[in-house]
Amino acid sequence: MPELPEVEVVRRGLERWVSGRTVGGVEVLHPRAVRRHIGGGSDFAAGLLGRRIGTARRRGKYLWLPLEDGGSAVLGHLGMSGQLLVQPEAAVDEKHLRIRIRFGDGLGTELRFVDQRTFGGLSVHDTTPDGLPDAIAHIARDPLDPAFDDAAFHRALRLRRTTIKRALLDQSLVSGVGNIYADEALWRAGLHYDRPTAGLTRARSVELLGHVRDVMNAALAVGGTSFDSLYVNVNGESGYFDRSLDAYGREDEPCRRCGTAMRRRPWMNRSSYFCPRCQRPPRPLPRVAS
DNA sequence: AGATCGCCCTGCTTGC
DNA sequence: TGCAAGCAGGGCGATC
Repeated sequence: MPELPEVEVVRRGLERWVSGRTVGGVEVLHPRAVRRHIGGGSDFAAGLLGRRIGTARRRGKYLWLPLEDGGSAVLGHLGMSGQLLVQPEAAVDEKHLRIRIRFGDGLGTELRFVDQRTFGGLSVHDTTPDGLPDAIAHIARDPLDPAFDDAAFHRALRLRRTTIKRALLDQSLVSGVGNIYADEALWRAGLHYDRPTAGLTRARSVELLGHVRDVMNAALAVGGTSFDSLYVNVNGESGYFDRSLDAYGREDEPCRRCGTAMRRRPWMNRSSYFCPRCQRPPRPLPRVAS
């Protein structure tokens, strides 16, 4: 379940092991892995062959490899279970290997996109003048981006007629926050997921952003979150952050702040974990009409 | 255009 | 034991 910190760990791995290398061959083993690429697998491969890869970049949960001398980039999203692995060429193929990228150097390693559930994928896109793939021009900056505008985020929250967790997961308002870190940040802020955004004070919005940043930085410091074997970083090394989670996945366990049993509620075909005492619902349950 | 919701996908877990 | 349902969930496109 890679979110921003995990994707950043992968970006750093790509920067170290892949940037500066020239593509020598591309193999697309599953069409769904390139479904966002207009033109399909063969066009994807043709667009990469012979190109030198620049410095890996990231915004929110998207990462991309600029292709030098051409105004385009390989855009990647890990989805639910995607991994980008740098493996020895001789290593046995992973069960869910979807794309293989070989290099024309003698380093003996290749880049592999492995993805069990196929929510993720790679695609080549033109880049805007500031180097952003055009396909993600609608994605907002993420909270760790130095240019993220806290005041603008607060104004946007006040204008929306929605609730706070929906807003946190809306990648056009702020990117990189998924279900796990949304619940973590809301727990830290003492905010219920159903709180309307329109009623938030500026101080509350900025405080919440601070908690989002704190929980992301804490995850980054230990190399990302890992809940099962699905998520490993670019070199196959698992991250560890699950022991530090205060809300997500802690149904019936005591709140680490007040001891009250944590609760799980079905929410948007997902789950929301919260403390019923620290995170009070925004309004009382509607009375039954008499 | 803002808000909502269904769908995509595989494997593990749970229940009968 | 076997099968079905439930669950995980980001992003996109359809709809109102």
